[in-house]
Amino acid sequence: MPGEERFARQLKKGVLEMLVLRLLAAQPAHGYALIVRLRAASGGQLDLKEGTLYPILYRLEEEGCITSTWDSPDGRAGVGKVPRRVYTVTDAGRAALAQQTEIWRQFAACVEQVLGRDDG
Amino acid sequence: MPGEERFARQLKKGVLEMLVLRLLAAQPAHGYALIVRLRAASGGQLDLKEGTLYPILYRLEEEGCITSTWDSPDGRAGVGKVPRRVYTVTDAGRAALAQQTEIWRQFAACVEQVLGRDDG
DNA sequence: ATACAATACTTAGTAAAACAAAGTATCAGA
DNA sequence: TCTGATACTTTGTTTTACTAAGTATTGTAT
Repeated sequence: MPGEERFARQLKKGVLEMLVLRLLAAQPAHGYALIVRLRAASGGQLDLKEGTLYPILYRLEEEGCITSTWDSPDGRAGVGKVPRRVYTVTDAGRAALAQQTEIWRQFAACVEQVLGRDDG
Repeated sequence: MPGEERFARQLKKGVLEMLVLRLLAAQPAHGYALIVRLRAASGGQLDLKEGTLYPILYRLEEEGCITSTWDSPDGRAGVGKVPRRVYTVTDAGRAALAQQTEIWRQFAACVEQVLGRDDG
């Protein structure tokens, strides 16, 4: 089935933003680390490409859910190290996460309710 | 929060097609009836507009998941009655539904797994 | 009878998000 | 030296839900 791929992709819409927020709420991190952490946390099921993750981070920052600071592992910015942008969740971000988690759970329960019927 | 609306909308991506398939698998129906049935089955949470549902039906038919026949409640086509297009699930549609349900459940479990962590 | 709501289908255009693909650059190990 | 992992960016494509408008019939309340 080729439609399988397409279906799985659509399911992620909106959810990825929530999950990235969830990971950052646990611990600040830079983009690439988030890809690795999400892959690990999902048992390999969610393996984002950079072209997917970074736009999510830019969006979250623009919405005021996270903030970023350029960093370098040894404290010297841009000297012999790849510059990394470290993201931290804001209070607004934590509020959004709580709200989205609530909405997600309600939605998932609703879907199960419809799926689990024998009548229409 | 204005983003709440947007978030809830994104969650539906892909899922609506599966749910419509589920309703039709239980019993053939025409478009408008599906809107009413989905609203009832979801406790009012999923209230589709015609502009949302009908394109889903056209898509499902094009994919071979459902078939349609024009009908009239008293058997006389187009005579004194609003013509209705009745949809029925095909074998391919039932297979797609089973597969999508499996993928959805796996995905939902995966999301919960990431949400429910205290580490990253 | 007349207006209005509900039923029933259609279509054009918009917005949002995941992804593919390409590019840039550093660093570690074979 | 060359490859792969790390790290960030941007452009364009695809899919899907939704808005908004249109057409037409049926039933109900004024």
